Amino acid sequence: MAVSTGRPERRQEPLSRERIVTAACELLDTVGAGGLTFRALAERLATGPGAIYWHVTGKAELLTAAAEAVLAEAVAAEDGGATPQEAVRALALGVFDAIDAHPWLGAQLAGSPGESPMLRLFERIGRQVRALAVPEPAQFTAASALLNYILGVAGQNAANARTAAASATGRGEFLDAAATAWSRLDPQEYPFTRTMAGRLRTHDDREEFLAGIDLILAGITAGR
Amino acid sequence: MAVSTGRPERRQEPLSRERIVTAACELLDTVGAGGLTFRALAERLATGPGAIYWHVTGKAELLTAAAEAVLAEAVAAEDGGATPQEAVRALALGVFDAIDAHPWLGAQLAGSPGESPMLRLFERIGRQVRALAVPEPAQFTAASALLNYILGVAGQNAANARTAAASATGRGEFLDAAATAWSRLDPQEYPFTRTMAGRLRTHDDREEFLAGIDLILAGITAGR
DNA sequence: CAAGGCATGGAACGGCGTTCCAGGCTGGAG
DNA sequence: CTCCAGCCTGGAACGCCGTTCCATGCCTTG
Repeated sequence: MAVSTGRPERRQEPLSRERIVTAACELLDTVGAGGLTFRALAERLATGPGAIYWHVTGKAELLTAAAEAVLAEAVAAEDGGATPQEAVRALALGVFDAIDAHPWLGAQLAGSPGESPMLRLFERIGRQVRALAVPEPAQFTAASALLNYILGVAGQNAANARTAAASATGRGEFLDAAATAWSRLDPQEYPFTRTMAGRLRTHDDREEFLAGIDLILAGITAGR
Repeated sequence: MAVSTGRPERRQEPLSRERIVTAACELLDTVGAGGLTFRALAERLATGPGAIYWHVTGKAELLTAAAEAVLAEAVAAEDGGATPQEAVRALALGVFDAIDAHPWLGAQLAGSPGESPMLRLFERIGRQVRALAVPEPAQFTAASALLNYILGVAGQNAANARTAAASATGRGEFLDAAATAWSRLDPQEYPFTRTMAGRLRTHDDREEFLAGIDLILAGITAGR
């Protein structure tokens, strides 16, 4: 450290759980999911690892708290006077965009128990399902299906982002390489996948995600 | 537990990629996802970590290979003369049961890129989507939606299994505790989730999963 | 002003994935 | 037969991780 010539620097703002979680989010956004380290976090906060443990029980809680902070923001928007379908789409898009902006969130949500961060999401989805006049016994199924679909896309997006980042190429080149691989598959063994190569290359993740939501919504309201 | 550390059986049999992957699967099934260690694997194979690296590039490849081995078996069954709907249900159930038998598989699939193990699954699903007479532009969307839903459930199941195992309680007690927590939520903030507590306690994971598949299938065929 | 506890941060521990390298083993050439 | 060059082995070592421990400050309270 710097030689202390004179009065010690003005003490920084004291450590707090909130400051730690904020720094963790910044680190996650900057360096990626694997870059969140107690040592790196301590350095960024100009402290040691031990001090962090005074405010946070461990890495799992840190990740959960970071996910909750980001997800809460994404789900905060009120569902105006729109139709339930539109409200679900808006909700899902909010989550999608949050994951797009913070790729680590996808992996965190896909692999976290149904505890803290996702309860709110489930609740918000469930209210719209109820507003769709789904009979009571099917509400749980419908809300769960929507949530599970969203989490599945979350995990895949996170995995893709990780792969693209690891190969140091942009998303475009990564998709292009995958599509080329698909188009060269054995026509006998992969007749369907092969013909989807073009669509894989040109598709829009966001639109495909929304189309899937619409598919499930259509299934929910189909029987009536 | 029984002390089963490295029996010095036929030492003649040479190390091979297949033997390593098999041992990795056994270790994953026995000790869980976090228990797969190059040191533990080396001990089980009566060798050192360095020898393993001669046949396998790293842990990621090991996990992918293990997942592929288990998933290939689950997806191997031929789809007989059933309807496309029934074929998709059978396919999905095969994956579900494989994850149920090998909980580590859920986390692995949910977080792996669309590469090796899941291409076959996508292909099989896609063929049935095509058999449903879905117009070409929508086939990619429909197959992706089904796959993403399956992967979402996979991730959640894996996370739940991990939580239940960590708390050293059975699935029943774990569910019961969660349901009780749901029933005690603030009625103002969680009106929907609260009323679903009973269903959470009594529901059948397998049936809920299938019901979600049926929802998506209904959405796929709804417009006609 | 003295005292005590909240908060701090550096050092250390055990374990991980991975790398390195000194050796056995084997099969073909001389 | 000998010899040697490669494949394969496996133990030791490296660097990093999450986590724990603890001596030490600071700041409030009496």
